[in-house]
Amino acid sequence: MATIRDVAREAGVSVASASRALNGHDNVSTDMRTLVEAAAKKLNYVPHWGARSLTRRTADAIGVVLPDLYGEYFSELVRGIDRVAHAHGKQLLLSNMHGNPHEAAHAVRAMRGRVDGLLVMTPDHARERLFEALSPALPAVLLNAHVPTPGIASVGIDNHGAARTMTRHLVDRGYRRIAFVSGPRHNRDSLARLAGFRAALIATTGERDPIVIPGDYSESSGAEAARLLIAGRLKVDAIFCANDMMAVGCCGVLAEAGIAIGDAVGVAGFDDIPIAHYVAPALTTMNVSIAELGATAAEQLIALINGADLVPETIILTPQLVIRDSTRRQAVQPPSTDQSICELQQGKLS
Amino acid sequence: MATIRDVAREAGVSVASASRALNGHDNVSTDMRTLVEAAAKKLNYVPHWGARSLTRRTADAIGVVLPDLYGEYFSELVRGIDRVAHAHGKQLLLSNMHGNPHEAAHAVRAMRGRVDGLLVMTPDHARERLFEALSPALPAVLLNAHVPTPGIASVGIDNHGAARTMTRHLVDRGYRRIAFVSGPRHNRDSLARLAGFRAALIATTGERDPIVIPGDYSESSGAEAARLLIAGRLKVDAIFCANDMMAVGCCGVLAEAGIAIGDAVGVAGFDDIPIAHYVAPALTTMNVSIAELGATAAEQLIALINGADLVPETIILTPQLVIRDSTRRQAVQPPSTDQSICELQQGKLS
DNA sequence: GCGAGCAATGTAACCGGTTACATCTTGGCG
DNA sequence: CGCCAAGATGTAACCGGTTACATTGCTCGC
Repeated sequence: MATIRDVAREAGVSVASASRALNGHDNVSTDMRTLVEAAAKKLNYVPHWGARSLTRRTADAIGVVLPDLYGEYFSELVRGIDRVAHAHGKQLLLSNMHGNPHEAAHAVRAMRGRVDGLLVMTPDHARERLFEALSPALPAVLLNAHVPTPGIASVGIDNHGAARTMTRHLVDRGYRRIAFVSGPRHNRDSLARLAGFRAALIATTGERDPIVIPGDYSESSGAEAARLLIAGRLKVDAIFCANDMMAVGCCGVLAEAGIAIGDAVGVAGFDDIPIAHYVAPALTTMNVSIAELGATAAEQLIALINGADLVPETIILTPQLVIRDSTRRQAVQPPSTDQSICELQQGKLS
Repeated sequence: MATIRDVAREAGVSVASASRALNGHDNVSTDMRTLVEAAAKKLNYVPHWGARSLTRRTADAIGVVLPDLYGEYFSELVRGIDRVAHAHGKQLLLSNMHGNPHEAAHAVRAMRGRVDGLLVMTPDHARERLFEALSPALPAVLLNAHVPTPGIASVGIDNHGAARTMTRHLVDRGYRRIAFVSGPRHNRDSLARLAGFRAALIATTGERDPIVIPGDYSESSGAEAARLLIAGRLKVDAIFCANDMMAVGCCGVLAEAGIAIGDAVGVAGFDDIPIAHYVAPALTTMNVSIAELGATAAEQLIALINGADLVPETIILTPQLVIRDSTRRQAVQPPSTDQSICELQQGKLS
């Protein structure tokens, strides 16, 4: 590998001149610049990044530490982060902690000294270890941290407000007896969504004791919840699931039982995963712009890196209501040409 | 930030001893080790990675350059790569080229001098620029490179063989007049799949001039192809689409037209995207294990990094046939409890 | 008792860049 | 003509680690 000294020798100039020419300083003559650039090209010179970072005291990279995320969520998040990082000339150093929550602290340590800042998403129960590993000298932004931590910047989602929005939508559509299917018991997203649901019910219909069925975010737990509702002959005209996968499972059982989704029973989800488009009927849900979440966090991190004296902020994004057929109380509509297969079938069924 | 000299001073020893102690060399006394470790902990010392990489001549990272990938594909690929990289103590430096194919060369250049090796996936038309940027000194593995390039390792998929497998499956099921819906005109995956389809047809039914409808991998182009087949009253009893999205579009139009998918007309896709599970009827397709693709490429890259004299290989993975309801010529089955909503509805429809 | 041999530790050179400072050149102006 | 300012270029120190080699202090065997 050619070094800058090789380039300087090849061009017949000093290393300092070579360095200046290559870095576009302005006190270099035109001759010198062309000479050095030609030599660099000839030798296929690439600066050694380690050496540069040593003197420049910057890594030109940001570290991203994530739990085991699947599918759309991971890729959208990284896409959003990368867009911003790229715009600021930074590269992404990625670390997946592969299911082991204690890995987070290790990953953070491995990245220190190698990145200009950190973006960390971690399950709640791994927080303490993580905070030990985070150095106050290294800017960091937490993703989806539910408990705001003074002194640490974070970006999250307004679960409570979004659940209220959805609940109001259901009530507006005329659904009155709404059941909620929750996520894993200690999941903070789910808890906040449930709380928002309750608050909105009290504020609208006045209902203080709605039916809440425990789920675990899986498709099968959503199906189980629907079966429970049917078996118990509970009077319910809408089901609000804490995430989309459970809503999908729910719809499956309802359809099997011959219940008209949307008309007889409204079903709503949360997250707006891509499948929400494709199931029959298409699912009403809260759209969480994951790319925006990542981009916002990256923006804040870069601001923190550039102006070290900035006060770390907690930013909360608001999900958007996406109304689809699963909460539509209407007659059959004529199928239009660009609808997906499932939407068409729903028309036939109902 | 504390340096190793600070640690040495704190511990009252020389920098060399501190370095040796921290790196676990064996010619260090136990006292020395505990002393240095205590000092490092006290000062919250983290080695500066740039400095280390200067002397060690290793970056402990591999670069990943990808085109604009969405959803499952991206995350599975990265998951596979990361699993292997992590196991070998390497971190991932990610670069998305954001739709601009010429960015690839730039991304590669930005990573040189910063990583131990490169994993590159690039559209075919950006190949030349890429090869210019790739340095022979830096190990690299191409992902999904369709034209084997001597001297450059690559990992790809056997499109031709997989298309033959699928075609044979259709013929085995009794479908005889099979149409093919292709991807974008110059897409090499699609061309290889078409060639495999043709070859298998000749080998089985002897058909030498099957119907081929041009598509572009989009859902709507699949729908358009189906409309064309229906409008032209072409005698066809199966449609093999070059990817799953087109197959989904295709099914939508067929269902709308009241055609029993699976029975009257079989439909097959390629890729096994997650939605293939959820559409009605569930789609028969070729499963490409994307994580495995990434992991295999990473394995090869690391082998190349460790043993520099290794001969770069071209590895081809074989997709697996996944048989679902869209090619099932059977009577209605009783719905089972854990089937998805769409599968149930299909039962009702047919 | 003494030198060989070994283990532990220290000294300093080096990795490949950047940049403060010194030096040299040139041109303008009194 | 001489002096100074400004611009171009070279010299060398430095960033923070690693490690070859030198040095020190022991133990062991004859």
